[in-house]
Amino acid sequence: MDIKKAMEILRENGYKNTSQRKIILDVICKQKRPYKANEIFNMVSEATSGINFSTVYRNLELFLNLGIINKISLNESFNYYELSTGKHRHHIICKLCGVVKEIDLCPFKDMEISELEKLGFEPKEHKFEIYGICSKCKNNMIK
Amino acid sequence: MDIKKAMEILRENGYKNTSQRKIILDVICKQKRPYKANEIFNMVSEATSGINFSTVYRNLELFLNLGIINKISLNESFNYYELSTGKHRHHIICKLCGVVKEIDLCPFKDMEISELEKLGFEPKEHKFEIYGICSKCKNNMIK
DNA sequence: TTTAGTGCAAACGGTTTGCACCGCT
DNA sequence: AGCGGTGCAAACCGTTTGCACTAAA
Repeated sequence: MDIKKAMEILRENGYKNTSQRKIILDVICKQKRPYKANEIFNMVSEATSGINFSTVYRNLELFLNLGIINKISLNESFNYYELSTGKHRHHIICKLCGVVKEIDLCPFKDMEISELEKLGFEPKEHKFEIYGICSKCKNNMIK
Repeated sequence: MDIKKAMEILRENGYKNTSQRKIILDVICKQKRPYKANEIFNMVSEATSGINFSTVYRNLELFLNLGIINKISLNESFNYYELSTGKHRHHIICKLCGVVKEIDLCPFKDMEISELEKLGFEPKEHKFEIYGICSKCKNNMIK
């Protein structure tokens, strides 16, 4: 997923190509880790002026529905957003500095699916997150 | 963990043994699945009158700090609470009716831990949740 | 020109907090 | 008696919404 593809999805679905959307998408496409809504708002505000928080939220919601981005809820009172990559992702979260990083690991196996289906439960999605101490914080603790 | 053990933990840590705490603990000890704060509040209110939401929240927070209960945050704007069992737990959540159920399955393996440690990340806890359709909702769909 | 999108301000909903009173210990 | 706990009401904070104006198609 890149900004061109995202704009195409918007157009195909009859949504307008506004300057605000372009800037929000630009910020999201450049991100190296999942961002909070207010981080996205701040970065968007650096690029333009007068954009409103509700515009950011409304568009995050729209991008979410169109599958352009994913929403991640962790053990916190706010959500994170990241560019959709097709395959599902999992994250590690530092308990000290709060940084969120994507990992390749997925522990969900066919065996477990059949285990659940025995219970009559049909799994659709899953979430896997690991909380711990990142290398940066570990180094700071030693110093 | 049962109500006696919980009261003991409170006493040992110098907290008072109030009637409100007894009722909240009683509700939590009887629960068959994780409850939302407002579910706990409603059940507590049935048992007594005049109890305040802030008392429930303050005590949930306290019980959490003392390890009596666990807090579970899912993809929703509120949290769930369940009695602490020593071993960590995972959950399945129905995407239709929202019911939360505990499962025994844990997909986190030693192999994965060492994988993470290579990155310099020290895992402490993890979260694993499966979203899908429960048997009850599946049956309702067929009818 | 039409209709979706935006900015603004106010509302929302779960949670937290300040304060005076209450009731364990 | 002293101080932790409670009820109350208001604040908090991330998010959502109603409305009139703006701008993309």
